[in-house]
Amino acid sequence: MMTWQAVQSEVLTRIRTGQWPAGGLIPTETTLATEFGCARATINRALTSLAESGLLERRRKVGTRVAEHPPQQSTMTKVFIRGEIEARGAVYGYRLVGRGLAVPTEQVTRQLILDRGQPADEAQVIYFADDTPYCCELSWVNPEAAPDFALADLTDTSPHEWLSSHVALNHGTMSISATNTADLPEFVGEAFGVDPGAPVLVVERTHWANAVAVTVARQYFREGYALSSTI
Amino acid sequence: MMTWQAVQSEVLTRIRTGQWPAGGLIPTETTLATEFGCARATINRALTSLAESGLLERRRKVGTRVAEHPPQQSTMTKVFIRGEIEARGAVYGYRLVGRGLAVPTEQVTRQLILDRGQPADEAQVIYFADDTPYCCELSWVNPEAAPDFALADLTDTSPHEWLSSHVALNHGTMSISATNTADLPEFVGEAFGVDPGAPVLVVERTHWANAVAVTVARQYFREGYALSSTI
DNA sequence: CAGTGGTCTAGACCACTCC
DNA sequence: GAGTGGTCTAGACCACTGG
Repeated sequence: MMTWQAVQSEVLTRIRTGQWPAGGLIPTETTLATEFGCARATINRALTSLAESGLLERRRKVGTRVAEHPPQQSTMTKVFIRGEIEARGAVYGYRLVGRGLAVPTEQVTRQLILDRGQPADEAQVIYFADDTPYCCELSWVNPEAAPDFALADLTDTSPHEWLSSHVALNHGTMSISATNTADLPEFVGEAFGVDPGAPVLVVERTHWANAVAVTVARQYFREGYALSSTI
Repeated sequence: MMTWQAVQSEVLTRIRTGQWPAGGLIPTETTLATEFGCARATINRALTSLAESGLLERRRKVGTRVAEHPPQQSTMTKVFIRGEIEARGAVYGYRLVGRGLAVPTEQVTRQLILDRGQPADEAQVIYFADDTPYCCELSWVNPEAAPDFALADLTDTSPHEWLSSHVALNHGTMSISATNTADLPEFVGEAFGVDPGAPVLVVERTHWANAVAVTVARQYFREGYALSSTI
């Protein structure tokens, strides 16, 4: 009997060897089912899975094509900072260094879709690995999207942890850039120590709950830190 | 009739509303099939797909559990630099500024799994957006994995473009960090102009063809550049 | 209209793992 | 041993789309 994984593996081989060239049509499900001596559903299971990963393109009536340019996609399994620190074998530490209601920058106002001049909840926290500042985070929360946030106890729970258990954040964007110590919020510079030329990695995340922008968080990592992912 | 997408949607609703709490077991496939009035295979299709995305954890004999910490995963659809530049409406430019055979750094030697002191093909290129240097790239290629690379015409084709059409690169890793102008290879500093404190974003990619490490490429982006992705 | 993939079904057997 | 998910099958009908 042919399992769908075996079918998939054989298909991959034919693509790699060039027997089924990129851009070309491959045989129909029915044909392959006959050839491999299995049910069409089994072929379908194998091909659907490859199509989901982008290696094949399938269209009714047309057939299944080997993708010309399979998507170059990298996935970053970004766990919580806490997990990241503990995965390094370090002791996780966390401190809330400031919070309040403030009018955010114009950029954040746009990102949270607030009215001009409308205040948002702000929190400044530091994550430690073995008592050394590992990451500084400045986050803003849309008060209309999460009215209880202002009352949240953040002394032991990070803003993101609180939010993810109180609001169904279901999508978002992330942006990674480099800056240097001179351009940081004050509490970040203090935590990392004064060295005005040192490069800092900035990860900015915006999280949404359906059609509502809930939070923008900027995380700062000192020189030497690297975000990694697989391709 | 209940489609598997409808089942999936209903399952998601029950998770979001807390009817099926995180960490808890949900009913068995057979039970759900009866409740929803459809075949078990349909339930299986819906749940398998959710399990693949990490929202459910399934184990034989035990059952299906709502994941306590669904993976926070972001995907970066990293197209070729060329597409990235053109997507901004700029004119793509490319220049090969150097190449040769050289013994790489110890780190790269390890990444390409070379012997100590074994030379690798090296190429230095610059990508331009409207005649402004947009990205500098330093790449090394394992000469055993791609022996023809040394003969490749790179005057119009970037190393990565050449490789991806001559070698079946099928997985890899990526690492993003920040550095400053002081720590760059010489040609990068020249291209970006002298400003020793300016932060630079470094993206390092390693690409493999099956079990063979083929290439390591470091891309440098000047201050202001941001990599973005969706969560 | 006809050919292709997309999906549902009912039933069957297997694979794993807890008790 | 028994309960759960994992998979295969044969058949059916539907949905989309090119000629």
